[in-house]
Amino acid sequence: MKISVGLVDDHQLFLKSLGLMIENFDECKVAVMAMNGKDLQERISSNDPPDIILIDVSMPVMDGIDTAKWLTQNYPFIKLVALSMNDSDRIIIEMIKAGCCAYLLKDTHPNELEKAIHEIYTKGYYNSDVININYRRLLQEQNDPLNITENEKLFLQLACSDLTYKQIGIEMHLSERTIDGYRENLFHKFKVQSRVGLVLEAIRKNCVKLNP
Amino acid sequence: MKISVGLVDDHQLFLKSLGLMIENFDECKVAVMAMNGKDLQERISSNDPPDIILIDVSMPVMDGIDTAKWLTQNYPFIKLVALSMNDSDRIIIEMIKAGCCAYLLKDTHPNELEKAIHEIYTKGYYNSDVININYRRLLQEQNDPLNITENEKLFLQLACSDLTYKQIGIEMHLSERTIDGYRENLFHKFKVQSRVGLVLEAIRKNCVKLNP
DNA sequence: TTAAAAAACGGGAAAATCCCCGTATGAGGA
DNA sequence: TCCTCATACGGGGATTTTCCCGTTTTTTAA
Repeated sequence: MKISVGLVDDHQLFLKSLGLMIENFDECKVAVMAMNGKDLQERISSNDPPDIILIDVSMPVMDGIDTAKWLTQNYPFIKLVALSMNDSDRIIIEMIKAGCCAYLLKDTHPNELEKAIHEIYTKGYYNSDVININYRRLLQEQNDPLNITENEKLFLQLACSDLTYKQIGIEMHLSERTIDGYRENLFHKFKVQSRVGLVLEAIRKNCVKLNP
Repeated sequence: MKISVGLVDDHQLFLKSLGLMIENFDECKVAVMAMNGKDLQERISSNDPPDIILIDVSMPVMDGIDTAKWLTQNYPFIKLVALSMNDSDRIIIEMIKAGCCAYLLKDTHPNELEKAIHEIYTKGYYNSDVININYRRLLQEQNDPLNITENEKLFLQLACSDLTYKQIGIEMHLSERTIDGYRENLFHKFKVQSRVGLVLEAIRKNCVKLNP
């Protein structure tokens, strides 16, 4: 009996060719391929779910974290593997928290992928060496969470623009003083001392989305 | 005689599996695979170069643009295809300028890739519909270059920080007034009206590098 | 229910930003 | 040679940001 593998990735070329590669692994067969979490929900069959699902982190419609969470909820026996290009960011931790038992980079060697799938299937876990480097920093960030309010988050998004604080206040239907409070709180949380510093830090930490 | 294809991509999983897929295309064979431009320079054989090379845009060591330029210089008969995930940015134009005759997204369908390779081999070009949408804007940006001074560039980099203009002036050994002039010029060039707007636009246009 | 915590709000002031006004200097072209 | 243009610089003032000092209202917890 082969290991049944599922794939979720928004890049068709990668999805299809990775599927082809995994089909070529002796022990594996591809059970389901999906473009994103939403797509997976429709394609996954409840009476014959795959053993392992590889999930890309960054996807439109329904991203890796939400997909992993949904799978842990609805298919707790499926082993989840996060697949990503950027080893940076505490997104790794988010994915682990969402139920992934491994985190692989897209530039790992095919052999390592095969080994990882095998180990996860037999032992239930796999640790890639590459990741461990940043582990301490990641856990540290995790222990010291930013803890940003919903309103602060909205303010942060609006602060990443040409708008003045007064305009942001009007936009959020709040007094300029309240906005002032948000600013001050975020300055402390991000350890910065100017709006520019705040914006830069928010971008680095992926707290805001830049519209092109 | 099969079409000989070369691949350049820093993500091993993608590189290897895409290679596998292209080998499966009836008309194609994979002649060379490389992790980046530097790697390609060493692997490419001058007596039997491939017909077509697919180049990923974002790579470490030697990126897609430099790789394409080098290939157009040294192997002008090889057809180049840019391969990328983000259709945004005028990087597309840069790649075309560097000698690419097509620009494909990583989420195109395998069939379209096969079709593209075939058309490029027979006709010498291929136009994906997806790209044409932004063409006008891209060309317009190209016609209206930003034309940023060396000093303005340095100022821009320093403006992306917690530093005040006064501190930036000291850092650059220039008067605060002069800095003021740089600011004003860049505000016009970037069509913004605040330092935050300037910083955001500079990040969008890849004029500055964010240190993590 | 009541005390404590937090969120929202306000006045005021120093600092920084933004945007005018101008002058001086040096390089390059008519 | 003189003129233009780009660059560096300065004064000054309106606006915004930043950071104090508070009070009132709402939420939370005991």
